[in-house]
Amino acid sequence: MTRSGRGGSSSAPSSKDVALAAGVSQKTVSRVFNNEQYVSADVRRRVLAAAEEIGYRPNNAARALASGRTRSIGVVTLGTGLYGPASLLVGIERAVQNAGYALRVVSTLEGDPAGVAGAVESLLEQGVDGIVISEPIDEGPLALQVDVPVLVFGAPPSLTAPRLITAGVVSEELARLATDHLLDLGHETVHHIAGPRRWYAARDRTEGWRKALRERGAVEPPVVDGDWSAWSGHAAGRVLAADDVTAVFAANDDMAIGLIRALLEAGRRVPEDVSVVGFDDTPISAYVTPPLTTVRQPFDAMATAGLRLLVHAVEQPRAGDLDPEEPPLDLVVRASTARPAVNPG
Amino acid sequence: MTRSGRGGSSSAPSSKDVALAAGVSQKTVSRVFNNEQYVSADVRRRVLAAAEEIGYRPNNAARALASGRTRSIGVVTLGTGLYGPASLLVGIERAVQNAGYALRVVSTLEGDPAGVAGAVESLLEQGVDGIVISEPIDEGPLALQVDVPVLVFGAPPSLTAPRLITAGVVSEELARLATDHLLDLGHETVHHIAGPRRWYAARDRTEGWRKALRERGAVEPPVVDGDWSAWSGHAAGRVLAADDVTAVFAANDDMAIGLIRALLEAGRRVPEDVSVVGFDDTPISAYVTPPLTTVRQPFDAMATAGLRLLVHAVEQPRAGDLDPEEPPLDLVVRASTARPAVNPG
DNA sequence: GTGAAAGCGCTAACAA
DNA sequence: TTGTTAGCGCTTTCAC
Repeated sequence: MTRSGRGGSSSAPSSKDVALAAGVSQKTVSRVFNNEQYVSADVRRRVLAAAEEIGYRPNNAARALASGRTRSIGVVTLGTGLYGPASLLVGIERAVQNAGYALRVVSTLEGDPAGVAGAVESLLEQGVDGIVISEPIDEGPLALQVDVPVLVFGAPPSLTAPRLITAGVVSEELARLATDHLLDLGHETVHHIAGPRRWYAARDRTEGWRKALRERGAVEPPVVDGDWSAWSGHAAGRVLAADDVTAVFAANDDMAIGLIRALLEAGRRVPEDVSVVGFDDTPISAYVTPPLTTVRQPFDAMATAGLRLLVHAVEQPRAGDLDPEEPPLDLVVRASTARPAVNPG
Repeated sequence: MTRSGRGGSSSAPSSKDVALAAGVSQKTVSRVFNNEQYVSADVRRRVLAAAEEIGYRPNNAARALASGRTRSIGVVTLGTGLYGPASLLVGIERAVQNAGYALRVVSTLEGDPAGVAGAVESLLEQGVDGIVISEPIDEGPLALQVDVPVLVFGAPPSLTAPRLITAGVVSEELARLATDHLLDLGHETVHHIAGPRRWYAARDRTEGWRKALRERGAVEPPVVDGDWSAWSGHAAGRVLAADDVTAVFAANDDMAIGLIRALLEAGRRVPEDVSVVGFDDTPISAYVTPPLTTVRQPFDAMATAGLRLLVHAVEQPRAGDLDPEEPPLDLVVRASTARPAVNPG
């Protein structure tokens, strides 16, 4: 018995087996499974029937090796359940599948500087056609030497790559919206609880807040630092409650919720004494007490728009870039904001 | 110029190129990159240097094709940002990477019955070594014909596969803990807001609640249905507020938060008039008003334990199954539960 | 310790 | 419309 023979039941059926069963050449089987043209309806039917019969499943590794393409997209993501990153990842998953690609995920750990570079390296070994960097943190400049297109969200200042594509809202705009809302209500100024500065989304939000303040000539109070957690919002709230703040913009909803709790504990009412705006519009924001005014990031739209660009770059490498779409910006006004109490005096 | 020649800068360097540069055979390069033994330290060093020099990266597709293994794990997940599924996915990501495997993700859409089967099929085409089904919904029996090991969490009743591995907490236990806590406080009975019945975790929780009630001989009030959202908890709360309930166990924290809001709106105080227990211990649960008593699912421990089992099954197919570990169960008592008000009469 | 040869299952290029 | 041939970059087997 020769080694090449094959046939028994030991290993998975190959296109050769299908060819044999259908009485056609192996190449024809390949044609059918790639939906190429120039296959007669009859042959196609026979091949499909034979494949079904013997339980054939195309082997993607072989396909990738022969064609040099994998029809897969790799995503680098921060391994966290935080609402923002997690929601964006869900959107990316869907968008990738809708585009007909498989998804490979590598997650990084916060605080690992080599993380993103290493993750990209590992995706490259796996052989992806394109890379999505959904990594909200930048620790120093990172120059990627990659020959596949790379998509990033927001505006990471320190990332460079030969074929870099950018998509998504700059948080800055949303932060301005939030701040302007408070200013419009009549507050003299707005305090700010920021996210960690390593996160560029956090920096963008702070920047948006700052610009909104400056445009109105409002005084710019010192930034209070948070770490996205409700706990840190609560800590920030204890500090702010001692002050005579009337309006606070928190860089995410969780911190806003922690903040509100701290204000309550300090005897300050929301929104009567202090107005609070969050950021994200998490699913429970409408149901906390008081229901939270917040801004919404269009994660799904960002993912869809971004992937459209990326897939275009993958499939038409020489064509110019597509026009980026502007996702919609949304301020959701609920009960945590109100006009300031009339100043005595 | 022959076609085979290769060398220029057109395509990525292969192990052959490394071999050439290092003055060894291609097979030796392979040995070095697979950490095989019988390679002299000197040769190893030379190969590594040459690889570094020319920027060599092993090609996984070729590896997979030749070896039949991909060192990758596929996960089927529900495409949702819900805290439970999303947290479990994060845990799986980390556990898969720690085990030295790559991760391929296919997400399903809620309400798509062919979803899981199709997702598994697609993972099989991609050639994964093992599959994790982190899919909380079961729509009818599903018999998987798969020759790789399959890991599921919880106890999905309707899934069968030749090499099925189960891991993780049965929500039931946690639900009993929550219900018992309320009963222990002196409440005569406990109402229940359930998750969608398609989710087996929801059914498990309802079952745990029911058993706890029965064991104490408490009357079993009708279940109120929810859909995990704070909105549905709020709707349920409007119904329950009209009743004379004193204790409610909600199948997740979001619904508990919606419930509390509805109770507040109806003029019922929490916990003075009504005690509420949630499920999940989401990051904000400690900071809502009142801070929520809830039970915590050990997602990371579940993922780690499950993956240990799965990887074992992948790598030692003939060895017996490992003993499953029992993850710790946690009830977090905060301020949303208290003894019932003394009954007038 | 190291190398040569074959072949994994598919696609690409060309021929018929 | 279909088939033939080569070869993708690696691992496997066996020889040295």
